[in-house]
Amino acid sequence: MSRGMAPVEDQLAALLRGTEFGDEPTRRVMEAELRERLAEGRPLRVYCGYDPTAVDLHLGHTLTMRKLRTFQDLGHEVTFLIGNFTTLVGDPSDADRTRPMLSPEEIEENSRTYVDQAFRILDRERTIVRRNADWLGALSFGDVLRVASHFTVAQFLERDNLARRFERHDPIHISEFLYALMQAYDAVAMETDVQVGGSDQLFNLMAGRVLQREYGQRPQVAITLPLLSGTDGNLKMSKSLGNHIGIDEPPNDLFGKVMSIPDSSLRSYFTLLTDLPDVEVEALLAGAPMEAKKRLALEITAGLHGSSAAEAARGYFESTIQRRETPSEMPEYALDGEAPEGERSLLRVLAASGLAASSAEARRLVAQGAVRVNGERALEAARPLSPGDELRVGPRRFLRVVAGAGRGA
RNA sequence: GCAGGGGUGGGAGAGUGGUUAAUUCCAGCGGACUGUAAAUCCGCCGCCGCAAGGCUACGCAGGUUCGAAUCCUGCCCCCUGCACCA
Repeated sequence: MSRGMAPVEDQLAALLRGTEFGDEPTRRVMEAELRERLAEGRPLRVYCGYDPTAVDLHLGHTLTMRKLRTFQDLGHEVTFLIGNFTTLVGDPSDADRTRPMLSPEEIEENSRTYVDQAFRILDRERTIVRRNADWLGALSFGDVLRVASHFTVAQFLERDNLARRFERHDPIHISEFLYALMQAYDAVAMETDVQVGGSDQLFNLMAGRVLQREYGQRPQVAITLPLLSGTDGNLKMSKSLGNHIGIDEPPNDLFGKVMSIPDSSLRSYFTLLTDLPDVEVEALLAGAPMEAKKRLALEITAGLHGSSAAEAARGYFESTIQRRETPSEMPEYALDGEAPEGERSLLRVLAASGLAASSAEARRLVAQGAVRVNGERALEAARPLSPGDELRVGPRRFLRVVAGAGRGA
């Protein structure tokens, strides 16, 4: 593990890529401190905490994981921290709403999903997985008081969203203050050198520094990353906003969704989600947006599914979406060719196969000219189908009717 | 416990007895244009039904009424403040 490490400045450049600190002074301080520690030539203890609240991870979640991976590749010691204790309490720090508290079972379930998905990016062999309930759960109330005594209410009210809510006389729970303390204590408990997090976590990371100093430790270096914008290009990626690209999406969908981001997001996607060198990124951005985006989609897809799957996804995109060709592979639906026509109607098949969510929707789709049978626009919902027919709904939903028993599987 | 506010379709949020399957916005879907970009335009957007039409729906259960998301009764849940908890 202790082979020679890369030159400090090289490491620094890689580690600071894509980072975003609240302000310039903070960035300078963090950069200087990070340089100092890298110069010590030892593996740094790095971690990032994840709240096992959501089950579906999206590309936005991968930013910090990718940063951890960079640390790993440079020979540092990475801990994937599961905030199973914090989640038990509910995290109020983001946005202005309070998240629900989850049951221990749900948290466990989510944690497993998280770790599984995280290993698409992190090196399983070199990742330490820990849970903060192990130490937070062991604190006595007295311990908590001692931790709390190092902070003042004013420090919290410096925060934008808390200040805003205070002004509006909206409720602010004491537990919201404690939440930051818990995160801060994580840093103390693990005696970390570096903590990685989203820029919305900056306050919590800084709280870790405060507390470490109080406990006689050297304050950790905080590395924060911007929030990734969603497919709409404006709002941050989030499942509830419906603008997310899931980590678990099949290659074709992943590739396609990346292709749908606005041009204005290209640069940030490149720097945050790929390892392409800056010069190459600049060259791509100077060229045709379409080509740059395809390269982006290829890189991202390859990162999660491997390069051959990514190439295949590009091929699918180019032929099926761009050239409007019929893909060779498509889901199949078994239909008894001998059944009465009413049983074999386009409408029935659309609804029964799941191409349309309901027959009402199937009717709408047909009426709107969204459905093609063997390449011809079909406007009659009642028309019977036969084995061999190929359906296309909208640009990207396909179905091949095959001979089969009864009403199809 | 007391007081006040609130529970409406994926989300936000209108609507306080009758053209309300329910204004509007967001999201979503489809079509046109295109580069699955942006911008723009048009249409759709509870379920069943080829259709006519039917069914279900505004926290739950009843009631008043020709007619209720809208009025009454009971219940459940959420939020906030106060009190209690010495």
